[in-house]
Amino acid sequence: MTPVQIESFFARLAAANPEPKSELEHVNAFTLLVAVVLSAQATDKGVNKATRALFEQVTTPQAMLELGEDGLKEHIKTIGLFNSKARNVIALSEQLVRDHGGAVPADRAALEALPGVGRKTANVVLNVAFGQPTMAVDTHIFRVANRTGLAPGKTPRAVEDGLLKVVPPAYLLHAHHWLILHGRYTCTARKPKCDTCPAHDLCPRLGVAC
DNA sequence: ATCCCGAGGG
DNA sequence: CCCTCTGGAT
Repeated sequence: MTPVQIESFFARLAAANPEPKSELEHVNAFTLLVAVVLSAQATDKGVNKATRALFEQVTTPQAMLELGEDGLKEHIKTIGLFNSKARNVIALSEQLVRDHGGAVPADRAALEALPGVGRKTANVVLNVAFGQPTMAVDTHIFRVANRTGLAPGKTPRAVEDGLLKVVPPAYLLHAHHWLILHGRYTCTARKPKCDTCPAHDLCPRLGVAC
């Protein structure tokens, strides 16, 4: 896409969703961090169903440690990969209490040092909880960036770097959510809904698969 | 490259 | 049945 087309692409996604926000339910930075860790290879819907009751009781790392690993597993056993996620959330809570006074650090290195937290999760927390213009590349954004030609790349990191270069600065803070919503509801993995896509005419797949 | 690993949709 | 879902650690 040319710079003009990219500007147009984001303008349309923005018009379709003026106030985009995370669809992962959370009440503070800690619950956001937990929700994002739980969301790996899982749907936000499934995560929200499990965290609704969990976050009624637990909103701090200290409370998470009181609940304990077995108690946590009871809440999240309907989510895929729940054994390793439970272990990581407990270990991560211990580390927050020990090294950060129970607070979630607004720092990439400190976030990525937490068990179960990689670059993508750190980028979500930095963006949503701390308002930083990061680009968390998940399965949706990876697919949309490649399919549309917005920022082609073979790895999530390559796509992240490409997006940071081509996304107009004014759209950067919310670009993560616009792209993810577009991927989740319109530019879907299996059967993309090209007939209702607001950016249909900008897509290289026009005339090929749609 | 491989493991972890349940729910929902088509 | 098969594929997908806001990945990370080894």
